[in-house]
Order: sequence, then C-alpha cells, then structure tokens
Amino acid sequence: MSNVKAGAAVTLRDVARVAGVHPATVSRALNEETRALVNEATARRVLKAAEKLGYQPNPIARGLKTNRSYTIGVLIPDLTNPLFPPILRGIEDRLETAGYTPLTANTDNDPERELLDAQAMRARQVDGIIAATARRDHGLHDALLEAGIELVLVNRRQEELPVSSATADDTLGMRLAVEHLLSLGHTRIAHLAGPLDYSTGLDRHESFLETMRAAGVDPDPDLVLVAEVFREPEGERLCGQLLDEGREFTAVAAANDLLALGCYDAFAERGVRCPEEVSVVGFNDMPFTARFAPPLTTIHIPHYEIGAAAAELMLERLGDGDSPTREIRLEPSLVVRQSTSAP
Amino acid sequence: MSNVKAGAAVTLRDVARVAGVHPATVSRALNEETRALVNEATARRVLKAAEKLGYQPNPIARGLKTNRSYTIGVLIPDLTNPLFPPILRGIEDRLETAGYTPLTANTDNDPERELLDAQAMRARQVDGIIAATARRDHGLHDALLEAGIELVLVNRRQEELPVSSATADDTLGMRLAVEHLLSLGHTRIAHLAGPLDYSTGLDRHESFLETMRAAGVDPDPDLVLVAEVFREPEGERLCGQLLDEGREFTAVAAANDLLALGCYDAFAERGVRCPEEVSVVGFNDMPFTARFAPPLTTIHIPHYEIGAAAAELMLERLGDGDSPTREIRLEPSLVVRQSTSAP
DNA sequence: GATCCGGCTGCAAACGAGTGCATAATGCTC
DNA sequence: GAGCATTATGCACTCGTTTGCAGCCGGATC
Repeated sequence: MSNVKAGAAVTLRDVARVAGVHPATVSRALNEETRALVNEATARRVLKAAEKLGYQPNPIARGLKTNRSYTIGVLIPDLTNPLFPPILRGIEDRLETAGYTPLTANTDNDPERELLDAQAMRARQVDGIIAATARRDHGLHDALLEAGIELVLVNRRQEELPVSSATADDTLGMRLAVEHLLSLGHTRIAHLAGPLDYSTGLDRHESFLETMRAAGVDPDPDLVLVAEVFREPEGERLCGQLLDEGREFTAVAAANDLLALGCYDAFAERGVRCPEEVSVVGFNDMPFTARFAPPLTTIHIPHYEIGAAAAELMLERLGDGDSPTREIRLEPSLVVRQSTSAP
Repeated sequence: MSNVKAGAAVTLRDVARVAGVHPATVSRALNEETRALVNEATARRVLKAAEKLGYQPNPIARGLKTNRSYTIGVLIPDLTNPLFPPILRGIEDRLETAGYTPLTANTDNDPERELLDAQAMRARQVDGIIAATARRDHGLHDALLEAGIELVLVNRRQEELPVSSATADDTLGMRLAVEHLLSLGHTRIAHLAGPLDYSTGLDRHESFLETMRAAGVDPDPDLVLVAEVFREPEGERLCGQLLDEGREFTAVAAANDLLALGCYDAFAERGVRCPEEVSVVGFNDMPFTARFAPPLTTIHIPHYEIGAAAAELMLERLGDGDSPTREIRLEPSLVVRQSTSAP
C-alpha cells in the first residue's frame, strides 16, 4: 500500500514529467499560496501525480531559495530536568503541524554555552529560536535581533524587552499556594525563593510577599531565603539552615518542586514530620509528585500547553514579522495532596 | 568593528572578492580535504579573509550539493517518558562534539508515524537515524537501507538484522533482579513481562524464566503475565488480576519501573502492604524512584551512557560506511531500596 | 480583422556551495 | 630555449526549488 519510493528521491521534475507540465507549474500547484495561479484542472493533475510518486519537497533546496530553513532552534537548560520534556513535546507537536522541525540544545544554564549554541543554530539558518534559558539580561536577545532571527521565550519572561513569551501566571500560582497555606491556618510561612535573575524566581517571590501582606500578615525576612539554583540539594541546604537556626515556622512555600523535595530531605535528616510539624507546598507539579512520601501539594502548570503556545507565537512572528510581540500567560491551579495540613 | 556581519550573510563570493580569488578557490581552501589543492599562501590569505568577514558556510547550500547535512534524526516514542531524556542527552552531547546536530521526533509508538517521521527526516537529508522505537520488525530498517541512510538502534536490539545497537544487558539485569529476590528467600515470584515484540520485553522475560530454572525453581505459568504497554495502568491491571484471582506469590519482578508502580497502585486499592506482604522490584531506575513510597528496589541502567554509545556507533558508521555493525551492551546494576524484603 | 486583455504556463535566472575539466603559470629536463 | 610535467586557479555546470518575466492562447472590443 505504500507508495513511498525509498531509493532515489522524487523531485519536482519527476512530478512534472508525469503530469506533463513544467516543473515551475508543479511548484506553483503544490504551494498553497500560489495554487490560485494555475488552472484548477492542471493543479488536480499535478497533485495526483505528486501523490502517486510520493513526492516530498526537499526543504533544503527550498530553504536555499527562500532563505528559510523551516527549522527552529530550541534552547533549554537541561532536558533531564522533568520540567522540560513536556514543554519540548508541546513545541515539537505544534511546530510539526506547520512543517517546522525543532533543533534542540542543552545549555546547562551556562550563558557562554548558550551564546555558542545560538551561534551554531544561526549557522544552520534556523528561522527562529525558542529559549527556555533566558535570564533577565539581554545578551541573547541583542545577538539574535542583529542577525534577524526571531526569538520567543518559553517559561521565562523579560519585561524590559519587546519579546513574545509563553509562561504560566507565576504570580497567580504563588498566590494560590500561599492562600492555601493561610486558609489552613498557617501564618509563620517560610519561603524558599528561586534565583531572582529568572522571571520565574522573581515573580513567585514578589507574589509571595504581596499575598502575605494582602492577608494582613507581615512576612518575616528571616523566613525568606533565596536559592541559587532550582535544585534539590539547594532546597535541602536552605531548609536545613532554617531548621538549624531554630526559626519558627509551620509551613514552607517553595519556588519549585525540587526545592520542596530538598525540604523533605532536610526533614528526614532531622526527624521532622511532614505535614504534621511542617507543611510544604511546591510549584510545577512535576511527573510523579503524587507518588512521593508524602504526596506533594503543589501548583500545577500546563507545561505542554505552554510549549505549544510558544511554538504558536513563533509561527505567528514567522508568518508576519510585523505582528506585535505578545505575552501568553497560562493559568496554573492548586493540587492539594498530603504534604499540607492545618498547623 | 564587529566581524559578525549580522544582516547580510557572508558568502563564498564575498570572501573571494576580499581575498582576490575565485569562489571555487575559496571553497577548496576552506575545505580540509581539498586544501592541499591550493597554494599554501593563497590558502592562508583566504582563511584570513574568511575570518575577517566572519564567514560561516551555509549548511543548507552545502547539503544541497553534497547530500550531507551533518544532521542526525532521533526517533523516540515519547520524550515525556522519563526513560528517554537521559538517553537523548547522551546522544546530543556526543554528537555535538563531532559537529552533528540531532533532529528529534516523537512517534508515540505508532509505526505509521514512525515511517512518516523517518520520511520527513530523509527529506531533510539527515545522514543517519538513531531509533529508540524499533519493534522487532523490519519496516524502518528496510526503508532506510534502501535510501542509504545509516541506522543505529538505541535501547533496542534486532537480532535478525545486521544493525548497530547500544543497549543495556537486559538479560543480566533481570538475572540480578530475580537473584536478589531468590536470595531473600522468595520462590513464588510473579513476573510482569513487557510487550514481547520489543527486545527489552523479550530479553527480560526469557531471562526471568532462565534464572528461575537455573535456581531450581520452576516458574509458575499462572504467575507470568505479559503487558501490552510499558505503563502504570497496565501494571495495575495485571497485578490486580493476580491479586483478585487469589494467586499465591510473595514477590513481583516487573519488566520496568512503570509496571512496578502500577503494582503499588493495585496494592494500595486492596490494602496489600509492600514489602511486608509482597516485594516488588522494578527495572530502569527512573529519576526519583528513591522517593516513592516505598522507595523502589530496581535495576539501574546507565541511560546517558547508552545514548552516548549510540551516537558513537553512528559516528563510526558515518566515518567509514564499511565498518561492521556492532552491538554495545552496557552493564546494569542492582539498586536495593525498600520495596523488597524477606517473605 | 486588428487590438487588447487576462488567465495560464513555460523559460531562465537565481539561491550558495561543490567539483570535473580546461587552462594558465611555473619548474624542470635535455 | 623548446618540450613537457606539475601545480594552481578559473570556468561552468549542478543540486532542487522558487519566482520575475515573457509568451501563448482564446475571447471580447471596436
């Protein structure tokens, strides 16, 4: 049943020969936008021939002519972080339907490597780059702007620059987390903030403070610690510090799930019971959080949809370079499990 | 003055003009393999001009002519399965050092989509395809062979065909798992086998039977169930079935971690305690398995290294098409946690 | 019946790089 | 100093596709 000729690639000329027309006509007939230029009957004939031969346009040749590679670079810090696979999957799926292919690279959060990877992608003529890595500086943005490569941020925002982004509403997310703790009766709430040079870290941090104040409880500066990375050992270190300093708190709002898991570790070493003695709420709802001991109460983020939205934004910009930049914020939701209880 | 001309891309002709030679000479001077053809002094002049202009060859144009893209397709079933990110990371890292770029696609285990994706990759002139998806049939292999595209399997083998692969030693892995249970004193051991049309499913299954027999205990056919997919709900279904049929067993050897987690669910619903009443051992050592309740005893697989090895094999074949195919088997190890105990 | 028009289609020139072949420049031999 | 081999370079075509332009045709207009 398969008409996919594997051996020699089928070209426009082959289709043209079969359809009895000139290759140029085939090109026009096969291209949505120029199809109107050719007689409907001819177009049908061409389409049929193309299908019969299993013709697939050669994007390389097309790209040479159009200065387009139909390829999008995707910069992520580390694929191994469970946050990113669903985002990437969303990007891939959306791009695929539009005939674009993603080219991914892991930067390990090294700004230098990030620029290098971006360079390599530029050499490969990517039409745009979707970056999940952008800190709140401008290096990457400026470099790409100069090279005429579109940039879209995913999971990160950048206020000062006109750049499209797809993120979760981190402000709302942290508000849901804190309000959950408040409603359980907690007031001595510690906050493990993420690095403040990421929009995710900063937004969640500010939202923590705001939500506390809005509820009429003044956040204790001694209970607010800023992590250097979004990782488990860092959460363990900071939470351990709070514990060892004898700070009084009955709950922790962590800036992401890994920091929250770090708290679990700090508790385990010191015999602190969760949630009986301290409640913990995470952020992201990574896979398998429901299976941890105890199952983690956290903020669910629609990562796949965020990825798809980022791809959508990229396609938008590629279609019409003059379209204004746009920020898409997707709504998070609270998932109550068993790491939180009344104090 | 910045050398990186951002706007207009620098082409061979630009370099030629600056160096005062013909573009063809530039092409030869810049290409390692043909550099010998041009005068050393000229070559130096060209190199210098190229550097000054910040010339970067256009891989699209080059690919059109040479039928090489320095691009490798990677077919995986689903990036969202925690098994694959480390593999992919290993592939990317190794390929990157050799100047190759991976192009990934998710097939969702749909054979038709797999062929489609492979087709699309072929159109993009990938030099080879690394597939984590291959069932034990020949479709993909034949199609690629015909098209002259190198194929390397990762995490899957294919006995009947001469094709390179990088896998874990599944036979050894399952032997370690079963011997662990036997050494604890279990003899009534159930086995949740993976789909037998994957080499992973089949190898582990056969190894289970062999190891049992070698220890002098005849595996009870009623305790061996074959899963249709490597997923949690399937594990829950099968394990629930064993429980509801009143089969007597004190341990389960699951063909992967997700099936093992499914057992946890089946236990939870029926109030069976693990490991007190039934021990469970998984396979793969996915991330976070140590945090489950109870922490899962499982077989650790060096996924990153497997990915890197697959990339290595691909580079080998690309360098010398006539090199024989090779199967790399990496050694797994037993990780004892708290889901297993004496019966 | 000459003119014009609009709809289709073919022609040919690109895009940027690689490569077989011809040719110019050089060095060597006798 | 003529003849010839050797080296270095240029020319022109090619990869598969897109696209401006020209040309063909049938029909409508005067």
